[in-house]
Amino acid sequence: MKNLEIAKIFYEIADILEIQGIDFKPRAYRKAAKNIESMPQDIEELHKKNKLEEIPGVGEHIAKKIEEIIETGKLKYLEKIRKQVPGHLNELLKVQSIGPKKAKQLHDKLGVTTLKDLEDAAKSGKIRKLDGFGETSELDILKGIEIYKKGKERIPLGFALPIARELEHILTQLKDTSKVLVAGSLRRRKSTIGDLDVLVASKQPEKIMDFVTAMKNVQRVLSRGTTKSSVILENGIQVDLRVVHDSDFGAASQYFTGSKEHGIKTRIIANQLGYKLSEYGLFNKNNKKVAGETEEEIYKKLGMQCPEPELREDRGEIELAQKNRLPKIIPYNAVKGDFHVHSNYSDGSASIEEVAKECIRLGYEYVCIADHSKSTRIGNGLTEERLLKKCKEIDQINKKLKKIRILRGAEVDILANGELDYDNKILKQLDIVIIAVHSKFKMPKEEMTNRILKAMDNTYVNILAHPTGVYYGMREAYEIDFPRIFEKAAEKNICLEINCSAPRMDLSDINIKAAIDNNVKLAIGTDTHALEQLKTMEIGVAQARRGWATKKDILNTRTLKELGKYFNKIII
DNA sequence: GCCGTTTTCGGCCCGACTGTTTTCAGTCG
Repeated sequence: MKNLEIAKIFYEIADILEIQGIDFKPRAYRKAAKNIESMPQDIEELHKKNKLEEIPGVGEHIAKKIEEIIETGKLKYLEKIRKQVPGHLNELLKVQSIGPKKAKQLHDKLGVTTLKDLEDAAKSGKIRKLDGFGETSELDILKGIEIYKKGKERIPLGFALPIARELEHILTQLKDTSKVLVAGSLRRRKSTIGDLDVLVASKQPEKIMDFVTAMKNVQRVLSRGTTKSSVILENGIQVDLRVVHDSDFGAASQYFTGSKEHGIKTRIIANQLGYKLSEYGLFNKNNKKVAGETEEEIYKKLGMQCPEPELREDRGEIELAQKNRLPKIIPYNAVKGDFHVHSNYSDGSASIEEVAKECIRLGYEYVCIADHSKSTRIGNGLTEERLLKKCKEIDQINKKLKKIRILRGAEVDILANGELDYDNKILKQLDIVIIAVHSKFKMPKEEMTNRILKAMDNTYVNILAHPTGVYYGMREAYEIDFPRIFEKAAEKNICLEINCSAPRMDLSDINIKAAIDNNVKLAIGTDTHALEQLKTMEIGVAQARRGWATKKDILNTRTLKELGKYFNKIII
């Protein structure tokens, strides 16, 4: 958590410096902040080991500042520059259409220092009289404030993907489009999506603009140009559309897939090699295009492998690609089964047999039915008696359905004291034991960690489900001491789950990578409660890929036989 | 403020759209 706090401080410094009109430093602070918030190591640990300057973007000066924050809890430099910029001027930057220059002008001319001031000034018509502003920009500011207040929330990938696919489908049907790609963070399969970056190849860009800005589910058109438009859909999702020529599609894909940091770094590499890289292609010194139709040819000219979109975050993939040493991340079709499915014994809607048949259709070798244990009353948790009855039913269906193996599982509550919700007599009759926290989420870090570690000491445990408890729109992640959890998981051969039900997405990509670095294996579970959710497995694989997982890191790629060997259980 | 197959000093990604202007600065992604 300290990482996030420190990143937040550097973001604020960047904002303030930007308002002051200082060049380049804001970028330096933002870069450092970005790397600090997305690195798996605990920044206090790095500080103890004197390794702060090993963080990319952190040099002598920023390292000193980190040290001061960790040791004193505050930063004198921030306090100093805060005094130079009045009120909450940096908050104004969060309002669409307001950047550092306008924020400063609004303050200098109208004395605006807070969001409230800004709203009052706009409403009283004072802003339109300023140089460079007009009536339209005043209205834009009011709209911007409204949007900011509503909170432009990022939505989980699991909710965004179907929407993106539908839009992709609609655009593909148009006679004037030759290629369609939803790029941006959705293509990188980031766990949450801010907006949809849609790329279209067409010879008739105007027609595409007409079509998209006039779609019936468009609530508002933010901008409309000849090749680029932005709209907000009725569901609140912003769509940024860009139209290019067929011959530029690869360059545009590379450009708009990002991430921003990955893009900037590739453009710098292009410059170093004497090229210029933009969404229109890779150009040499004479402005002659040398690549652009495909992403692969661009990366090749830059002397590197083409990284899978899920890796493009500037987390070391560029350097490895240059050395031809990118990891072979798990392919989407490598999954042989699902470890976390609920049946109508607890709070799922489908019967065990229905689940099994759907899994056969998906080509799985096995599926683990893991219903809740007795303490999860809200999830209709199973008493010992019902669990044993369920196991019998599974045995019978297994005899009937030859094409799949249903594994007898349970999602067993980790009680507040770290004990499990079933005793060992029951647990040893199961093929797979999944444990999870479903109550008392607000424990302090140390207590929660000890609670989970105690549960992991049980010899029958195989998987720790949704390790941080994060739940979109309901609950933040509880804090746990990951290094200790990793150590225990590796020691006891317990997998951490990548729970890919849309509102969970737990573990995060960063913790997946950290787990792998600590020799911990991972198991993807869809946490299915209704049949159609089985298909969200691809989102779990996507998350694994973002965490640089290879086939061997992910339990779901193993055959049934390998699985039995791995857990040292005879799977009958 | 960071960084180095162009540099320990002097660079620091690239282009579309908008509004307010009569040619462009500011913002955004």
